[in-house]
This record gives sequence, structure tokens and C-alpha cells, in this order.
Amino acid sequence: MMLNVNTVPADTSGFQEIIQQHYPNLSKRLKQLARYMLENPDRIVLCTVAELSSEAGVPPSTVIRFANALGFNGFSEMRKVIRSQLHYTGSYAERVQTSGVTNRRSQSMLSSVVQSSCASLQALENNVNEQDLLRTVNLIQQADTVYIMGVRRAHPVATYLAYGLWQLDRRCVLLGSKGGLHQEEAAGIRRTDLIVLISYYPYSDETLWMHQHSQLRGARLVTITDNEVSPLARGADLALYTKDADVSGVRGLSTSMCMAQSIILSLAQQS
Amino acid sequence: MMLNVNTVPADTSGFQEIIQQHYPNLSKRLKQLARYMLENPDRIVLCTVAELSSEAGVPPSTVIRFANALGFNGFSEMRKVIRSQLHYTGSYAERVQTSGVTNRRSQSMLSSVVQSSCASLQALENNVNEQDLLRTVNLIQQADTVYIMGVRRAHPVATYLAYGLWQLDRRCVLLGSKGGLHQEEAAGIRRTDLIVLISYYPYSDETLWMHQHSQLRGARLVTITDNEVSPLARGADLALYTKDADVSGVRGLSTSMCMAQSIILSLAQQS
DNA sequence: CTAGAAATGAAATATTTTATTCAATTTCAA
DNA sequence: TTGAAATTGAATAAAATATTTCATTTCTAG
Repeated sequence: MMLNVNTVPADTSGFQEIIQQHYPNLSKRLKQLARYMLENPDRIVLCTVAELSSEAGVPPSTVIRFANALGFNGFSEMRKVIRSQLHYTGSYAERVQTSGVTNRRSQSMLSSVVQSSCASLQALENNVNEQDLLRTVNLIQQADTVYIMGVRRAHPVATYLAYGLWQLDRRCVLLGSKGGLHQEEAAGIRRTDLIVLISYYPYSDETLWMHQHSQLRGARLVTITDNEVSPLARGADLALYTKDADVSGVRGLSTSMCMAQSIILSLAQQS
Repeated sequence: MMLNVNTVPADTSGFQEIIQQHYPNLSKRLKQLARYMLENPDRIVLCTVAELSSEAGVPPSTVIRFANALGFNGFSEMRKVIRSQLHYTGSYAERVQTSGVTNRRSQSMLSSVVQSSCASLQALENNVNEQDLLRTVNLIQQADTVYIMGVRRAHPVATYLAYGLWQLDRRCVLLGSKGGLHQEEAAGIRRTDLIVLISYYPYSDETLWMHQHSQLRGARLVTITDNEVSPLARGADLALYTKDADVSGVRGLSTSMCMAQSIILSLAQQS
């Protein structure tokens, strides 16, 4: 079996410089498009005006104006110039090798973090039951107020989730962010509410305390934790498991964030 | 200044297999074109019929016939399919669009998010200059106190980074977490300190304010933001760029978290 | 506020690109 | 050789794509 992987590395950095140079003089709409182009440098090479405009969320004429504003003679010319300036280097593997010669130590640093994060994400995809995600979304929808708690390493996940819910106009309270007041805050929780607890080993006392008291308050409980034997997994209406990669003792959060994003996205689509 | 080289690795190997499979049955002219395609796999992605035909030395109609012979429904379709199958580290939007025609429903929400997150991570690996990471770590090491600020969507990143620094016994202050007191907190910043500002479009006023005042206080400034034209990129001692994937309007944080993890890990190893 | 300028987006138009047709040529078996 | 079938390529039709126009909205300076 032939494993001939040909790659087309396209260097669009020159183009990005042009955008940066003109950016300050652009109008609001044109800036919006400019940002999209900077973040998706490959699109200009492949897309038509219509595709690009719809992806960037601007009308087609804006794309033409953008090309003109950058000094090109229309969109076609801009794309043609960029395509012609594409700098074909070797394969991807080759590039990694050569750039690795200069600073090998640290190159492997970012690479290994990226690699292990990707692996964790793939594992997440395999291990998480889509049904559980949907049930979580349903619980959120049915809740009057969603109380979210996560401290220390879980705190970023809690804040991201809370931010997402706020964006979707869900009533949502972030517990435990203001020094030790979670017990007072918890007093307001009712049976119609939902508590989302996030914690990983070693589980924080505050979260464990809240886990205990969630039963007393009669609210629904969803937990996001690291595995099935976690104390948070017991007694929950639903438990979701995310296993973030640990690189040399520093544990990431990419996977948990991905899970949170999925929940928010599902919720957005159901509404 | 920053040498931000964005690349578009395009894997056309699947297409090449199709050619090889049909090759024996092709006519002379079509074989000629097939050989050209095998040796220049990138052209099909970029060229029009006219360009390709002249480069390969065949009449335009041959190119159309070639596409049909390979089982596609015309040249446009062939190119579209190949483009959509490109394994490029770019926007996920097109892949969803094209593949969505056939199996939009079956593609689960979680899968979508996982895949686009992975793509973003790969892009991070390609785009981030390792030197910049190291310089960031050096700035952190040299700083007396590190002040970190990120609100709204950037807040989880800020808290994770702060958490990591605390773990490593770095003196670190998380700004802006207690309702609008960042101006008072900023009063304590000195020349020997480092300010880390995190913000993505649309940039928050608080962070922009801090960006302005960082200069006044004479502290070092590192910013983590979305692209080169971000207002935060200007005037910083160092700017790091993370482009998180946006799935149906909900933007993730996996990539930013990965970046933060890399910084913490690098710092841990240097100590 | 108001007039003027700039920017915007829908729609019409111009252009380019793709697909088809058909007459001319080549191929190949008898 | 010869004739039928397949292939080829120039011309043309069809479709897709890029550009321009203009009425409307949004800014901005006075």
C-alpha cells in the first residue's frame, strides 16, 4: 500500500503583513473581514468571493472593497498574487525537523503539549456518550437557575461555562469565586435549580462540601470530574468525565474546555 | 519582530489513489494529464481549467473529461471534493459545509467541537514562534510580581495561568476578578513587575484601559490576543497569538489553554 | 441637531470559468 | 487497407463568479 502524502504548505505571511499595514485605515466592516482573513489565512487561497463573504459574515461587495483597499486591482488579482507567492516548502515533517535544529528543546515543549492535548481530545470523543451531553443540556434547560462551582484548577472551566450560559441568557450563578462565601450563596439554592460541580483529583473541600449539601437542597446535580470513582460521581443525576493530559506534572484543561464548549453549543442549538 | 508564518498543509493523497486506480483505463491524453496531476498534486486545488490545461499541455476539454473519467460530476465538483478533503490546519467551516451535505445529522456535536479544536491546536503548533514562548518565560522569571488580567471569555485563561504560577511559587496577582477594582489594584504595579493581558475580540474596556496604563507604570508587558492587529499587540514587549476555533458562533478556549499550559510547563522546567 | 461625507448591502451587470457539442482525427480489428 | 468506434480539440452554450452601481444607512464635523 502506497502511503504517499503530498503536502502543500502555503506561506501567506507576506499577505498578512499587507493586511496589518492597512488595517488602521480600514472601515469597521473591512476590519471585520481583515480579522477573519488573519485568522483563516488559507481561505483566501481556496475560496470564491461568495464563500469567503458568507464565512466572514460580510456582503460580497465588502470582499471586493477589501481587495481594492489593500491596493489590489480586484479580488481576482489579490487571490492570484497570493497564490503565485505561495512559498512551497518541503513536507510538514521536513519543516519540523529543520526548525527543530535551532531550538529543539523548546520546540518539543509546545509540540508535546499540543500532541497530548489532541490525544486527550480524541479520547474524549470516544469516551463521552452523546446521550449524556444531551441530558445535561436538558437539565440546564429545565433548571430555573444554574449554580456552577469549580475552584483551583477547575475554576477556569466553571467561569467559561458560566460565561457561556450568560451569553445565552440563562440565569446562572458562579459559586465560590468570592473567598469562602459559597456556603452563604448555597443557601439560596432551591429544588428547581441545577448545580454543576467541577473538580478533579485532588478534590477540593469546598466542592465536596457542596456535593454533600446539594442533596439536602433537593436540587438536580451534574458533575464534571475525572473518573468514575471520583467522589463527585456518586449521587449525581449525571456525571461527565474529562481526562486532561498531564505533561511532566502540569495538567492541561483543553479537554475540559472542549467539553464545556460542546455543552454550550448544544444548548445554543436547542434554544 | 514576529515572523508569523502560516501554513496550509494540504494532503491530497486520497486523490492520488483515485488517479492510480483509474489510470490503466484512461486514454493517452488522459494519461498525460494524470501523470501531470500526480507530479503536481497542488495544482488541482488552485488552478482553473484553463490554467491546468495549459500547464499540462492538454486542451481544456480533456481536463473536464478527466474529472468525469474519475467518477466526478465535472471539474468543479472534483476540485470542490478535493478541497474539502484537504487536511489543512485552518477553518473547520468548509469541511462542515461540504461534508454536511451527506451526513450533517450523524456528525455529533461533540465530534465537531473536538475536531475543530484539534485543528486549532495543530495551527497553534505551526504558528507560534518557540522563541516567543521562551522570552515570555524569561520575562516571568525576571519579574518581581506577575499581574495577570483577563475578563469575560479571557478570564478562564487568566485564572489558569495564575493558578499555574501560584503552583510554581511565583508571586502573582489576578487583576479584575473583583468587580471593577482593577484600577485600584493597578496602583501597586512597579517597574520591576510584569503585566500579562489576555483579551480577544471584542476587546474588553478594562483590559484596554490596563494596556494604556501599563506603559505609565513602566512595567514589562506581555499580551495574549487573537491576532496581529489587536490593539493589545501594540506596545507590548511581547505578543502571543492564539486562534481558538469558532463552532457555529461559540468560540472555544482549548487552544488558549494549551498555550497557557505550555508557558507553565516551560517555566517549570527552567526553574 | 443637521448637512455632507463615508460606508454599506442588494441587485444588476460584466466577466470569467466550466461544460457541451460536433466535426475532424486517430486507433484498431478484420 | 478499410470502416467502425473511440478520442480529440475548437467553438459555443451554460453556469458560476467577480465587479459595479445605486439607493439607503451610518457616521462625522460644524
